[in-house]
Amino acid sequence: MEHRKSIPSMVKDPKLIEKRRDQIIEAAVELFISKGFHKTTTREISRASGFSIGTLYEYIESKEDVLYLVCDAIHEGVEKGLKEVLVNGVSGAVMLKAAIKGFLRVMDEMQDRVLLIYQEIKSLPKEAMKYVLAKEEEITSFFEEILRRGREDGSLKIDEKYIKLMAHNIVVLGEMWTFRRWSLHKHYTLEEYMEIQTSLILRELTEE
Amino acid sequence: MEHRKSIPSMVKDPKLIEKRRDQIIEAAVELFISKGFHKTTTREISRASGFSIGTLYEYIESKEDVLYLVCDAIHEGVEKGLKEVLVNGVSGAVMLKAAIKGFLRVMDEMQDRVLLIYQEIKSLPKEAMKYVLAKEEEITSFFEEILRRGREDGSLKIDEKYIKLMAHNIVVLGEMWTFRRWSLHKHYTLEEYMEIQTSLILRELTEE
Amino acid sequence: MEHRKSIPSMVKDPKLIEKRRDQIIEAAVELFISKGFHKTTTREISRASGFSIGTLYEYIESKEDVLYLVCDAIHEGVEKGLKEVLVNGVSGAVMLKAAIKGFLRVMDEMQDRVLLIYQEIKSLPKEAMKYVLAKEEEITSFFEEILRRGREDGSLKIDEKYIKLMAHNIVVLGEMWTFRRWSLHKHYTLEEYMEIQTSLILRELTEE
Amino acid sequence: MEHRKSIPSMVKDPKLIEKRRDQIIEAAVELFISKGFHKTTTREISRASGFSIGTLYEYIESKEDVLYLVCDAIHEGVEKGLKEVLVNGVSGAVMLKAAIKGFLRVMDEMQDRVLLIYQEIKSLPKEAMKYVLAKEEEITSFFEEILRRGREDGSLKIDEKYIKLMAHNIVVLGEMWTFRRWSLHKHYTLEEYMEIQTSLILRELTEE
DNA sequence: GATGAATGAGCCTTCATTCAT
DNA sequence: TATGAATGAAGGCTCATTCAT
Repeated sequence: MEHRKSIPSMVKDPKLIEKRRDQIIEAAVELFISKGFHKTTTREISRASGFSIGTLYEYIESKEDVLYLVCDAIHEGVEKGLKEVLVNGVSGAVMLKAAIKGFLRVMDEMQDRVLLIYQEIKSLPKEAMKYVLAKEEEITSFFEEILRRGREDGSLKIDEKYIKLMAHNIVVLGEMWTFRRWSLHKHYTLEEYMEIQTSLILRELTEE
Repeated sequence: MEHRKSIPSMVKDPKLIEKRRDQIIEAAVELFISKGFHKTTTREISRASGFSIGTLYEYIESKEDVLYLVCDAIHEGVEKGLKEVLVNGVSGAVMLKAAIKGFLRVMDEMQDRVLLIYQEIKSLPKEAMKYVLAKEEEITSFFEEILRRGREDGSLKIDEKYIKLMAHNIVVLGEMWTFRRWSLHKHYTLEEYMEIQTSLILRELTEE
Repeated sequence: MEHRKSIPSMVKDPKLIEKRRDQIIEAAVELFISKGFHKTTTREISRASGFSIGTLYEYIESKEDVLYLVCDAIHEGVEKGLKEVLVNGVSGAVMLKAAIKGFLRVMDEMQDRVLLIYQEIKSLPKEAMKYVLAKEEEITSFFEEILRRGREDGSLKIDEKYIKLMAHNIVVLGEMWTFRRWSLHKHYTLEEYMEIQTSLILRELTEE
Repeated sequence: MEHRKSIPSMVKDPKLIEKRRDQIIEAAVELFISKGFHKTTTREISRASGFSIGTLYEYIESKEDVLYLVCDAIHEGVEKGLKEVLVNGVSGAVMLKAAIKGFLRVMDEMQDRVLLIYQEIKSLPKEAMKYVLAKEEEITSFFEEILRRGREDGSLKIDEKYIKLMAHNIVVLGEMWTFRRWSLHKHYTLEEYMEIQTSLILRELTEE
């Protein structure tokens, strides 16, 4: 697991750094969602953050750092949401079902943010992108582990070789609720969507 | 079905317009793939197209038009590829299997281009984006029709209500081969990927 | 009196040249009035003239030539209007009164065009501007001559030294009906304006 | 009376804004006078102002703003000049005479600038043009008031209805010293011009 | 630590003019 | 004669970043 890339700051006090960066993230998320990364200016970010452009640059080194901060925070949110839905002391199959439903709920709640990552990730500098993709991989491996556990306790039938792929499938089927919303939301409610996608996955893994 | 948005040109001869726009598309696709839309300049596009910046603007009205042209051409390519794999005179189930495999092959061949659409579609002006999403929907309905046919000939079991969703699933499972390639290609060959994804879909739809 | 500057043309037939240039003038006057010289493009001029940009350049050498053509044509119109109001066989004073009224009527009829000259004359190349100013001077000397005649027949009292200045005054007082119309037309009718300005001049020149 | 249109600036300090805009005006006036508004580039303006193009745009929003700034400053100059020549405690007739002479002197001193307004005013955006014309009207009403005062104290004979027109006449007769200088300056000295124009107006208003 | 004025490379786009057909 | 595709210099403007206060 890759560790978070640390962005240098001119400021010493770590508490202050965190506080200011939270302000930056909060402001930038909104801006990026509504106008996109490229059409948002650093001036706008600093203004929305509540301080001057000069101060902004005390806490980041480039505009792309803001994007990285934002992507990282969003992933953090997703992971937090995921961990909350984790039930223990049950079979892998039951755990998986809960995890998928929870994941879909998180995707729904964070649609704008998840979409943001999908759309702007490519604007990150190579190095930062790797960190963000690593985070994505982490989310995937969250499901990998559940799958593996189910395989071990016999509640799920899946070849070891395809565990990773199935985990990717689960994640993508969840994320598509955001990046295909222009069509999906017109035809299905979240409940319907959860129902059918969950059973699709589960049946594949438990049938007969 | 939405019709292609027509981009005004200063030039009268339609043959010439098509020829020049083909040059533009060819040049721009490469550039957008390697540097992204925002970091590609119009000057670069014109140079790579083989003519002057002035000439470029005889055939488009704005840089965004080039992006639209490119997205449209890529979708065209996908649709062409899809149509080629269509086998007739067989059951819906058989047809579906062939279509999925063909689609995945197309995704693999056109990965860079498909990825490009995923990443830059949001940079299109609202109107153009609608056209491009309509094209995406068309591709989805290509699978919808096969599913419906299978349902009618009894070879596929699926509720009418979920045909559209399943079609989306198929398309997304195909496209993820491009936008998750940073992980998938490390762990699976195209053959493996095709095999497992196809059977995942098919089993869901045929098991009794 | 300076002679009209002749603009070279690629075309031989003088009749054709005149015909085409008339088309150009007619089209350009409208465009210049509504958008101004700088904001009008040569393409627009050629289109409004009814032929291609290539053809336009067969009859002129530069965009500024069009402006010259237009200014010249407008002055021609003013002079023609002036000559029509000239009554003979009367005293200078009577003639002057008629000329002023006629001039004001012409200014009113041609306001847009006269204003155009005022606003765009400075965009002419030095040489062309001299010709146009010479035309303006010609119009002035039209009044000079009437004044001189009145002085000679005793119907007007004016020092020879100030004949030219008075002629300028008359012309400017007429032209201001166009370039100050944003205020004058709100407060006065043409009739009122004619009445008061004519009597202002006349009283100055006839009172004993 | 319309109030000055305020141009937004990225800079906060009002003192600095004023200082920089004064630099801009000073530089632009010279450039506009010698090359005209359209042929002057923003780069030239910034260079002549003593700072970079980026800085220029910290103080204006568009090139047209510079023109507005310039026109406004010129009018300011004219008004200042006018107010200086105002003598009090005398009859309207005496006051008028002094005002006309003063106005003509100002016109002579500021010929290039006054001419500039005449030639470039039409390049202003609609809104800005209204402000500038309002300033012109203000100058006119300066004379209106003197005329009205003269009428009231019995020193000038003029119908209320024609006060505005006469004021316009005075202003135009003054401004023509600039826009007809190509002829007037060849034939008359400023003294002669002042003498004859003043007496022309005065005689009309005081005779018999 | 915070501020915000200054910078200037660089971008998209326009348009007068040319010239091969 | 007429056409119109091609050209490319030039222009207005933006915006990430720096640095003196």
